[in-house]
Amino acid sequence: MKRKVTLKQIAKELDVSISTVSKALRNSKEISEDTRQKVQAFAKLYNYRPNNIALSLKNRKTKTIGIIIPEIVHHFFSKVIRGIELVANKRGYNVIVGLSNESFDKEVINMEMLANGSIDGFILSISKETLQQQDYHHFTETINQGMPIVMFDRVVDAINCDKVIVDDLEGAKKAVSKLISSGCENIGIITTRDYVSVGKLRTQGYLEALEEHKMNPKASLILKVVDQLLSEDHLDLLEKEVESLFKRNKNLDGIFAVNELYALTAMKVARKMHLRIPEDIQIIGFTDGVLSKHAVPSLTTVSQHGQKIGEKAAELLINNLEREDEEDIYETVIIETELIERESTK
Amino acid sequence: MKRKVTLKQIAKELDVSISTVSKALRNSKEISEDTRQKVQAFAKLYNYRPNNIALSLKNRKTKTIGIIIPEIVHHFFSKVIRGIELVANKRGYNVIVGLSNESFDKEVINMEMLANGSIDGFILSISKETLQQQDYHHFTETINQGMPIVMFDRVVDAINCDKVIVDDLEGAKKAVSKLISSGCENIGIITTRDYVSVGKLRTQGYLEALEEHKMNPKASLILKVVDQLLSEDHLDLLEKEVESLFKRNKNLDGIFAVNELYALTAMKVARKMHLRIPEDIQIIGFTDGVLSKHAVPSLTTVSQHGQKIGEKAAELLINNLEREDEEDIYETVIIETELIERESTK
DNA sequence: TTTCAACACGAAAACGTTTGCGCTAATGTT
DNA sequence: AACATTAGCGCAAACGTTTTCGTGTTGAAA
Repeated sequence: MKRKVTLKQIAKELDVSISTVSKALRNSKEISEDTRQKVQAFAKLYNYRPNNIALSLKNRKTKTIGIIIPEIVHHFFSKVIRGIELVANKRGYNVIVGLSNESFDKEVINMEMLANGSIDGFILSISKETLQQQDYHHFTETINQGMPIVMFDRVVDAINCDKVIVDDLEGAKKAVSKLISSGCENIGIITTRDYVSVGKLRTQGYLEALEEHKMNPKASLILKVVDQLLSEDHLDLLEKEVESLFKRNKNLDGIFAVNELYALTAMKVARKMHLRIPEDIQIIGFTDGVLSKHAVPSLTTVSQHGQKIGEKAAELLINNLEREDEEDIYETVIIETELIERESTK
Repeated sequence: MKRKVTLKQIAKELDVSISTVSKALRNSKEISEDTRQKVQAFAKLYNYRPNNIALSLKNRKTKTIGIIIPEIVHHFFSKVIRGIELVANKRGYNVIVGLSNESFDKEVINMEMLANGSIDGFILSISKETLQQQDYHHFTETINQGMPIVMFDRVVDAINCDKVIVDDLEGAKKAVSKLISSGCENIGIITTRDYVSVGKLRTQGYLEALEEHKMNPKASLILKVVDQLLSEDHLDLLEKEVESLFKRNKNLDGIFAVNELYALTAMKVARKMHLRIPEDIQIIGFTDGVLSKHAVPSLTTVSQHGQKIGEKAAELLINNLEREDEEDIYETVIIETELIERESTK
């Protein structure tokens, strides 16, 4: 087992100084052709690679990006990671991930672990608990210490930083408008509580779309699911809630669901009540997941382009990191949504 | 914007030496109660945190684990990551991920990037291309340099290291036996080419199960899908292949598919051919994905316990890293599969 | 022969830590 | 009063780099 070889060892072996070795390897013209060759040959033979940690310490940058997301077993977030990794790697960066698991404490701890020199900047999506508590001190402190942050998807106005968001409002409007133009007259929405910004915006989009088409919103058509239901374990409860939505609106002919799971549950309930999709009721979901694609019938959905979000976030962060002048002009990039029409709508 | 404070700055501010500050913060009894208090108060005020990079360099360990997987937008792999992250964090480690994207070159590059000091050890699943080419020099070199590797899921005997695998053979046997005991007499298998070790093992399990029940395997019942088809973009081709399997076996009454997508495609084709599930044909998949759970009818499947695999892999790696004696006794842990019975079987 | 530039290399500092050891001054022991 | 002990602190090395500056040697020009 031969340990990694260092400059010092090469120097000793060749009976020159460390600096000479370093310079030879970097093709400095201070070094004679002769020794340069010798050193490079030796280095190649022993497969010398500069130690990243030492470089990080010296350069005071790690060429590593920290990602904090609420959950990784999630199609959207993993697509974002893929996007980040793609451009990060292309530009010579690594990515290190931390999971907040939707918990405020884990978010804080993870950020503290990484902020102490391990990374150059953050890309993150805020946990639900943090959004609820509205405690953002860990973000401001990080930024104050000169470590840039790019937020995506779940962002918050209070923090001044780069952001990449989906046009949730517009996406929801697209979806609902599509339902309307396909003949729906009683469109229900299955959404989350309002503190989840994306849920709120999508609900707002739903309302605006109705308004634009001179349709009156009805409270009975709006289902705000209590939160724990998103966790996969309470599918039966979710189903109950959706079922009551159907039952109190006998003439329901369209559903806009703010995520995949809600949409699928709506499909299941519709089937249970012997409603045909899309003939009797049309359904549109939100997110570009694998469930929508393979559902039967396949689900019309608003795609968020998760990978593109990740790519853009990484670009913003790296550009910021590599910018010479320290001008802190923050940008908010909006990634357009796209309505992918499949079989669940006419 | 106040930069991160260092020992040196505290020392200068308090007019003591760096060592005194360091010792005071670590509660060394070399330091008087007086100065200790003073230093700690100051450090707290300025929110001092030791620089991870400097510590890594000094201690020659980074407390970071490198993960290399072929793909992250994949339920199984993201569950594994979650498992790794869980125990890694609990034991004070971070995880840094690299995606090989099923490419040999990217696997090598990613490993080289991380192996130069950035991490203490690897947890990885081998890319398809690497398995095809059977070029494992980057693994042996890494191990030779004293950096431990734990492989999971897609492993290879040629490399001597810790491994965590699913009992693919036994899992497949369980599935096929279930089909047989539920009355199936003509069971088809949809699998991959043999160089993917897991595909090979699952096929073998299928054959062994048949044999145990004195049933003769028939070549026409075995469909080895050409490789590109796994990529989501060639669903139609995949469908065609599966369709021809159905057509050349009119009496088909059971399907064992080695992954979720194949199983779902089988369901789709069955429906197209007006076969009822599970009355006319029963289907079992492999993997603990979200598709199986939410399919209609929901899919009986062999769960691999991805998260548990990740947890175990992380434990093995960290135990190895923190072991005093340098005994290299490698372990191969087998994670039992579990047959989750749902609606697609009787 | 003297002078000077070019050449080839080494010493040392710096990045931020931790820690063994040595030094000083004060205290305690005969 | 002489000596030993100890408390309290600083020096310096080490981790592996890069880079600035200094220095000795060589060869050529004067």
